[in-house]
Amino acid sequence: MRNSKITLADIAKLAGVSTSTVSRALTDSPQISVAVKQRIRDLAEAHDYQIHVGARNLRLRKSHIVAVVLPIEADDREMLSNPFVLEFIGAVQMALRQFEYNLLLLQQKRIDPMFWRSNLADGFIQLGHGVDPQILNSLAPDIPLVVWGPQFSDRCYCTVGVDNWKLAQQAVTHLIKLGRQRIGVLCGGFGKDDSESYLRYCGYREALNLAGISHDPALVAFTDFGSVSGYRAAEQLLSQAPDLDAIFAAHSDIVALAAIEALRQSGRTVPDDVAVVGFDNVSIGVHFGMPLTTISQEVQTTGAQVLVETLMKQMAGEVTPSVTIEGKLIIRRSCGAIH
Amino acid sequence: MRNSKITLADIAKLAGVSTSTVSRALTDSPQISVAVKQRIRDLAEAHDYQIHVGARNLRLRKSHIVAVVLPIEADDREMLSNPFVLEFIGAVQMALRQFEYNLLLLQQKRIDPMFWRSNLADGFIQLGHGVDPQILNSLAPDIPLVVWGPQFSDRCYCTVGVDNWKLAQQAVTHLIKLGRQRIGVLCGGFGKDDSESYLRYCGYREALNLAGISHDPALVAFTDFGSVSGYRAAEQLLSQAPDLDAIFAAHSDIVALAAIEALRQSGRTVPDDVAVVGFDNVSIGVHFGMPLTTISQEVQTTGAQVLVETLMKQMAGEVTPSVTIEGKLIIRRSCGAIH
DNA sequence: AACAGCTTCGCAATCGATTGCGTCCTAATA
DNA sequence: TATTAGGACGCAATCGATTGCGAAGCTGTT
Repeated sequence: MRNSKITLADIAKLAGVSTSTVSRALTDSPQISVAVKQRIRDLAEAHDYQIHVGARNLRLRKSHIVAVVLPIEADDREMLSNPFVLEFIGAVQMALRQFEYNLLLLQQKRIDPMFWRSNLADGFIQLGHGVDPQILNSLAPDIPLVVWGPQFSDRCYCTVGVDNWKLAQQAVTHLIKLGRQRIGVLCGGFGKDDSESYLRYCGYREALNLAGISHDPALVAFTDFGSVSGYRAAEQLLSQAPDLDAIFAAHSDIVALAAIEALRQSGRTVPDDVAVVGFDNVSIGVHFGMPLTTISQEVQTTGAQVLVETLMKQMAGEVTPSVTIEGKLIIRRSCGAIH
Repeated sequence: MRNSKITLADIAKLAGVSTSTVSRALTDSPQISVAVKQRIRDLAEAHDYQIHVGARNLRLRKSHIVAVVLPIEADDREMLSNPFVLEFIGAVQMALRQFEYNLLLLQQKRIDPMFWRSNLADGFIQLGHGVDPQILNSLAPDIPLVVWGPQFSDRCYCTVGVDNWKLAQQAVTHLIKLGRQRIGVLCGGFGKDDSESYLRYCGYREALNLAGISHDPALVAFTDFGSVSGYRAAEQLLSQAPDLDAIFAAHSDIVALAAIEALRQSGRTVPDDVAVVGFDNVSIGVHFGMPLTTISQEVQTTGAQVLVETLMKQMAGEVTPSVTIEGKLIIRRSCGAIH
């Protein structure tokens, strides 16, 4: 019976009351007597009545939907093969559920006016700063928006994310303490000196500086999130600096795993010859052959939770400051001590 | 100016016409003169007018949203660490875009009445048959619903998916043709003799039969989608049947990769000692160390497209038959010929 | 008995768009 | 000139819920 949509008015007719009364009864308004309230509820139950969310949304002027935007970068088709993204989406979804919000997945270059001006979504979460952060700058005053990523001084929108610089520094410092001296780094492209990748690179450089180790450009290679590119970058690193004794895959765990692959192909062992550290702590890295030392952004725990709570505050009208999530270094076998 | 929501009525006032006219002008109705039409459009453009999707949805009685349901199984937290799932979502999203539909991501045990009776979504796509297929059976007559997965005779809902049996048989036959005789198989749990996993197992058995190879229970082990479980299952397989010369990771590419890991740890080489075949053709499997021979469900190409087209037909009122997608065996290095 | 004060519920406007039908105006035809 | 056909647009109902305000009905007090 696809056509048998029961409305609130139908229930009202059945109960012999007005729609106002039914509406109030179902929302547990105090101005309805318990008797009537119960009768209406039973009736609604008996007829499998479900409220029409669209109609209520229109009246209440909100949709109870949060859009998660995955910005599609120019030539980047790997966004969707990044396990971190999936785990991120899952974590956000879980967090949203607590507030009875649903998740609309948007995969586009930038936030479409269509979406934010037609209250199809009450708020927006963007994963990363996207191709054109200036758009976010202009949108931020108008719509509830939180970006997952680092904060930059020239951005007026709210961000939630870890301190990439500090965590990277921490990871590299750990490698140095283990006795590693020739530490390679695999970065993503530096957008405009302000990408997450650049921050991590800075952390890498600082750790070296503090330890008095001089910087060698041969120890740097670039890659994107994926394993293909990661593997190639690792090979490049090995040819540029065959004597390296550690690799910090600053861009992702996938890159770290690809690097481990490349190291093995080259006849090196991990962690004895070369220690490897990744970034993101994706679940696939935990048990995939070599348990991976990595940096957790704590998305599953505090990250998504804070992200969503911040967005909720914005939707309630608050102006929210950016938040820095406490990430942490997780030490596993891929970076054992030198024997 | 968060409060400056411009409505159709505002545009009407500005243009000195009725809301009907504005509405018709913006939808390019033939009953409005070109002059007025153009004037209204310019006005709308100038004032950054965006239609209120919620209001239109209410009036037109549809939401232009399709819900994708990822059923959460009892103790399965690995759904979200399965790259296949992410790629599936991405592909569906792309296909939906062509029809100007958006994707609402639902992660729950089963389809909540709340969602399908309140036309928050016009249609549903479920990934797999879920924990309780009977619920789908009862829902199917009432709501547009397509399930990604194999079809079973006792299900009255519409499915789109590959012929798991045939493809598995094809893969194993290929291994046999390469000279492999002791072929292990890694399956998922058999739900009620009707899971995808069981079908693939049947294909495996049939291929052996046709080749006159007798079945050895020691060559079977069970696992879930993830790498942890996959690794363990592969180890188990190796201890049960140390002489195996091939592994068909029927459950997922991730399991296949984990198996390769396990094989290496045990000192075997791939593909020389043991050939490996996976399932799903996820992008991570293509270049991850050992290029993986695998079975593609063609989700990125025809799969999601047919899935969405089928759902669209249902939403248009058609009764759609289930569709079998042509999958294919993709041969890469992990299953080279014996030397 | 009359009036005040509650509790309980209905009326009708409202959210923002769509659309069947009616109306007005212009131009063509008899 | 009277009539009519048809093009262009407005009126008002409608989608399904929410809610301020007003109107009952009831109890209790003097």
